[in-house]
Amino acid sequence: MMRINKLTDYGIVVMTRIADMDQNRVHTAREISEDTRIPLPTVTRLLKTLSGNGLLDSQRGSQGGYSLSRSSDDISVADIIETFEGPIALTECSTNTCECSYETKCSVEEPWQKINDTVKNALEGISLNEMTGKNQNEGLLNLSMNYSGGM
Amino acid sequence: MMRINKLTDYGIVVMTRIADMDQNRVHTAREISEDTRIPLPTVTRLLKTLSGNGLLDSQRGSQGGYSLSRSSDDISVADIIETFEGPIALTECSTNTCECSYETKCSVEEPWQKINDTVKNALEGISLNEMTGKNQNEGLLNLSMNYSGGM
DNA sequence: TTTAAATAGGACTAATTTGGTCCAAATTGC
DNA sequence: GCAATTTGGACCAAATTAGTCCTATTTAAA
Repeated sequence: MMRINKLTDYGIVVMTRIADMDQNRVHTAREISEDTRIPLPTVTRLLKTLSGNGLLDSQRGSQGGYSLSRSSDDISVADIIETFEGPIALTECSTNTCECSYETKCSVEEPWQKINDTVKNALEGISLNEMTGKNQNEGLLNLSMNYSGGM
Repeated sequence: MMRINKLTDYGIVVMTRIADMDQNRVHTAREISEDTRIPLPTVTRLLKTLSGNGLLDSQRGSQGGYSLSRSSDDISVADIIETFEGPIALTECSTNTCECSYETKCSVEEPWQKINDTVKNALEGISLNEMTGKNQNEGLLNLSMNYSGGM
């Protein structure tokens, strides 16, 4: 049903959780697992992916753990989604390298590009900070501005 | 990569194709298959789904076939997507009946609602007519208005 | 009234993707 | 050195998706 993947969903939960935590120390996979109730092996994998893609900083060894690589204001929902799913593209035609197998497909390519940009802009307009419980019902107000600006 | 399903993609191709054709007669599955180069069995299934959901009218028997149930201006990309994938919802939390299995998930529910509405509005703002080759580069200009209005 | 051309409905299988787990290696602080 | 971590990658099971096929029904026309 045109869903983002479950792991991506979890990834957003995990990132949101970390953003909600004390920024002055790192957080272990175990801690985050217990906190979110997502099984440890899965959390480990999520964190690995997130740090591998630069959204989290990692510190190895004893007393190690993860922390946000930058302010939660500077991390967007789009960043997280792209970390897990690659470039935001609703159809194959939306990507640069379009290899349409069927004749007529490409006639719809250009409209799709626009649709896609719109979705992408929407997701880029939401910061991780706005996802946290800290500022319910206020952070999202600037969304509508992003739309028109984005096109 | 946050894709819509391949069949949905085909569905849009097929609908676009029909919209591009002569509206004064019906079109058979075979005709559309040859036209789009999508295999006949697959096209048949697409057409059945589309007519079952009211986007196409069907006429049985000899000389039968399919035609748009209403003007291509009154059919949106969202209509087609929902035909194949159900309600547009990026995460489970975006639907009415949210049964979050993990504790923190629901803290992100409200932002997701907004994100989802945005995507949905974007897709509802594109008519099938705008996807056809008839009016390249003009039909999509009113998109930005739909966004702000939709929120 | 028979036949051919269509759609309708559903079952079925194969292919692909996704979710989830696990293990061994490397790193770090105590 | 030891214990607590992350890193990297392999692996399998489950779920979803794509695609095909068969049979029944409807209709127009010969």
